[in-house]
Amino acid sequence: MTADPSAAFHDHDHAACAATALSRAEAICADAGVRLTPVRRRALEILLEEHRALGAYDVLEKLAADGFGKQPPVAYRALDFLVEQGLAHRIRRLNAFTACTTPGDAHAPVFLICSTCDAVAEAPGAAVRDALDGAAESIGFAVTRASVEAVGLCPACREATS
Amino acid sequence: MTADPSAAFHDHDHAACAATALSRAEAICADAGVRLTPVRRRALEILLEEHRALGAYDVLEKLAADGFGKQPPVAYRALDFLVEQGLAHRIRRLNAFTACTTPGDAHAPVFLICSTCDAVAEAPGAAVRDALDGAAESIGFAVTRASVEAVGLCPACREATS
DNA sequence: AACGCGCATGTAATATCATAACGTTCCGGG
DNA sequence: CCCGGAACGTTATGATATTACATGCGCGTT
Repeated sequence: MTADPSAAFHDHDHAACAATALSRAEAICADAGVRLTPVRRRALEILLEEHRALGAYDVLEKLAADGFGKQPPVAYRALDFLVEQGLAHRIRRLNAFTACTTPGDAHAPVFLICSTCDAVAEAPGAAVRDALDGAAESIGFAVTRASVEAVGLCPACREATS
Repeated sequence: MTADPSAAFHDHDHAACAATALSRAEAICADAGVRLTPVRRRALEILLEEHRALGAYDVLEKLAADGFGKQPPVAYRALDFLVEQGLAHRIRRLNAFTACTTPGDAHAPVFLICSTCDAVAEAPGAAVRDALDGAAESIGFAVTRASVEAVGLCPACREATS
């Protein structure tokens, strides 16, 4: 289920974790009537290899190594598609992308970025989103999209430092 | 006082608003024992001209027009200084910078970005920050820095659209 | 006064991230 | 079969950001 938002920071059965996300992605695309083509699928697999955010050019390099095109738009298009379908997220702070760990769930993701090991996790953001909506509403602002990105220390690195 | 966080979205006495921020900035720098040099001061003035976020190259252009250097580091250094001193903020979503409206106050800013008129306001973010800390702490993550950026419609544009 | 030091500034060059514009291919519906 | 749209590929360019190095200036020490 990959229900544990902190899995990114633990040892876990990552192969299973990635496989689950991938099959969920297939279902979601089928459902939405959009095509998870080979480049797109491969881009998602690449992002799923690690719980880190990868730059578009990192992804591009791997795609090119697999025989796909080697020009930036190849990567950006695949990544944009994934983001549109909610299968990946863009982490602006890092100019990078990461696979969504709970695709399909309606979610207002909060990203936790470890400054030491670069792992990225999605924390449940409902409470944060509520607080944000409240703050915005109090001055008459209507939020359509929000991004919350926090940099800090993950449990493992925290322990290692202490 | 510039105490109203939504001033950015209203008509207000902007000259006074900017002047206040500038004199606060002077006090803060004196206090911190750092120098608000001419480029830095001018960069801040430029950001204060509008409640919008400006790209580094926009600022650079204006600085150059005023006789300062014309290479990117000139702008980036001034802007980095302002951000370090809490006199300005970086809006990653826009790859841009905006003057802080309440410099000196300890604050966890939440940025509200109007998608129609591009105004940027800082909402009080204490509640959001608490929610974020709670979410992070529940999985053992220690937040050191966070950015919350929301895109949506400001009160004026909301009215205009309806 | 002369020196040495740190900081601020300036420049050139380059790295990194992202998009525009256009042609070709593939595939399903009419 | 043929058309039309979506996906993919390429070239070229634009936008954002940093590295590295040289110069000048203030200031405390000698």
